[in-house]
Amino acid sequence: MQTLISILETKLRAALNGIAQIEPQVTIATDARFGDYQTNVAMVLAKQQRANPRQLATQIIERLDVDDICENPEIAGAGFINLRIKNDFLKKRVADIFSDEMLGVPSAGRRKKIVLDFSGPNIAKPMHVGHIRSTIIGDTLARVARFLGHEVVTDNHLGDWGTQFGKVIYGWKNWRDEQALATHPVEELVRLYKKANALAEADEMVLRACRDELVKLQSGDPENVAIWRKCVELSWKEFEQMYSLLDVRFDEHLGESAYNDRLATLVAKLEKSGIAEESEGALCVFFRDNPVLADKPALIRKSDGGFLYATTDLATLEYRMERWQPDEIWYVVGAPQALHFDQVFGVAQKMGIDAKLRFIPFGSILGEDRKLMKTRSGDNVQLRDLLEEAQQRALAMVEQKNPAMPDEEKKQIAQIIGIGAVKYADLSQARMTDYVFSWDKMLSLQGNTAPYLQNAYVRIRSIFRKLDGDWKAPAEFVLADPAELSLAKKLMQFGETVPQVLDDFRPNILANYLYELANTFHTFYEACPVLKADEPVRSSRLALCDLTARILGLGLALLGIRVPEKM
RNA sequence: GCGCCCGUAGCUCAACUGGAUAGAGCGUUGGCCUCCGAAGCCGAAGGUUGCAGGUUCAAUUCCUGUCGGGCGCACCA
Repeated sequence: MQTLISILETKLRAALNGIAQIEPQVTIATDARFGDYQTNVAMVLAKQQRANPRQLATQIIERLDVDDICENPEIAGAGFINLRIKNDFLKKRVADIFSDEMLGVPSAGRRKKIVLDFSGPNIAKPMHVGHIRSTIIGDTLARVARFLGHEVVTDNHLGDWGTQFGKVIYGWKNWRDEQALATHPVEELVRLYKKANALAEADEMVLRACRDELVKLQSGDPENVAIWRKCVELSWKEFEQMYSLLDVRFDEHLGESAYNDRLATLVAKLEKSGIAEESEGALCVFFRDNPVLADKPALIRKSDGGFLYATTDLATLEYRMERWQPDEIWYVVGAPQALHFDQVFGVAQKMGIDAKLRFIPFGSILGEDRKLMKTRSGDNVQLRDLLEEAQQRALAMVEQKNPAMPDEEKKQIAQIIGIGAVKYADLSQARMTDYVFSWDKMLSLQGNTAPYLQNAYVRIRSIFRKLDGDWKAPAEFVLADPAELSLAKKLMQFGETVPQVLDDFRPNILANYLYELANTFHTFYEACPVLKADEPVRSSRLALCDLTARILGLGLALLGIRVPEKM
């Protein structure tokens, strides 16, 4: 289904045909006084042609054929063209959206194949706050892209290969507790690592032993490889619990180790083709034509022959191109990695990789003290603990409101609210800004929060529970009350909002829209009785309620957030 | 030293990528439940968008400088 904005833009394009070559842009009006939609194309054009904008606007309006959609377009201010939607058109439009599977969201014009790299926790280490944003934002982008019709491969690039495994294996061989490994594998692996690390700092012999274990692992010693495999398997199993709780799924989870046997050949190829050159004993790729990166070469082989972070990422990239031939690859990784990705993408360009590579950075999560969020003891806050607390706090809310509800139902609802609150707090924030983590804020029923949106949904569902028997969608919507009108207009904007999320990877656009929708609905709900209204208003209002609930549900689903029927 | 990101109401955040009188929530404050969930709604107060220039019909948005904060910058990932 085409959005109204794109319909209007098409009409404008036709009106401009012969006047000028310009791509007209229509936006939702900033203020109801200026109508519903507006375009500043006359002003942009005036700039180009050094002409009078209001005169141009007049000229455009004369040729603009929107009689079936809008009242007479008005020229205002410096040369804005304001469009007011006709009531009849709005009724028809809402009816169309009501019966549209995608609720007014247009499918992507060109379907792309996208590899989406996000989450990327480290094996043998717990997932912590640092993984939240990547996981949640990445998952949302995958959901939105798929919904729009793109083909998405989600790939969890696990940190499963590194020097820490020397110590983990040493600890495994000496002190592992099988029972702990069965119940809390990652915790046990961390214990083994920490113990080995502490001992190695004090005892040269232990340090050497750990290094030996690492060398053996790297050279393919069967016993150590088997232990490492077990570590990966156990950690992944525990990660999967987290992902299941978060409702996040991956098509692939190829860790760094998956590319080990490609590193040497890749590096040899880069060296042979002259892309890489030796410098100070290491093999590097220089970017001499790029002023910013001129003194920041990408290192792909250490002077001792070992490979690096960038090497693995390049091998991964090469593999992804071979296996999936994607149009684009998206990396949802924290902002501090910007330089690294500049370098990797720079090398990729030299290698002739033609997929569009997008680095999607995000800001940090801060504690109440405005510093990186940590526990009191200075450790990273573990994801498991954080999600547990979210559910506990949500459970207390549910309990307070619905003391008589069965415990099992309370728990289910608390999970939906708690997890939803954590996700929404993240997604409703502009991607790049650091944000302060606050339980009270994210679980509040007031303001731009998941519980507020979920509550709007629940209130609507409550109406339908009260309804005896069936109801039928009206032949025609009745849009008379100002609250009905503004709700209908807001519902219409869903289809315009969802695709924007991918314009610059901004889930918060969708979050903000849903908040406005819930708000608009509440206003409608206060002003317009539904069940007590007479026909045909009653069916029309029921349909507005139903459509609102479906859009809230779908919108939240695109954010990876579920909705309860009661709360 | 260089680079990237960020400075918006007392606090936490928006602002549809250059548009009209910069918007929400919390907090402060005044109203609204014999009525579908008041976990809600309506209103008031609160701003030199860090600062100084520049570009233009129009700047929170772009450019330059500057101050403040965060994070990166050759063999960790």
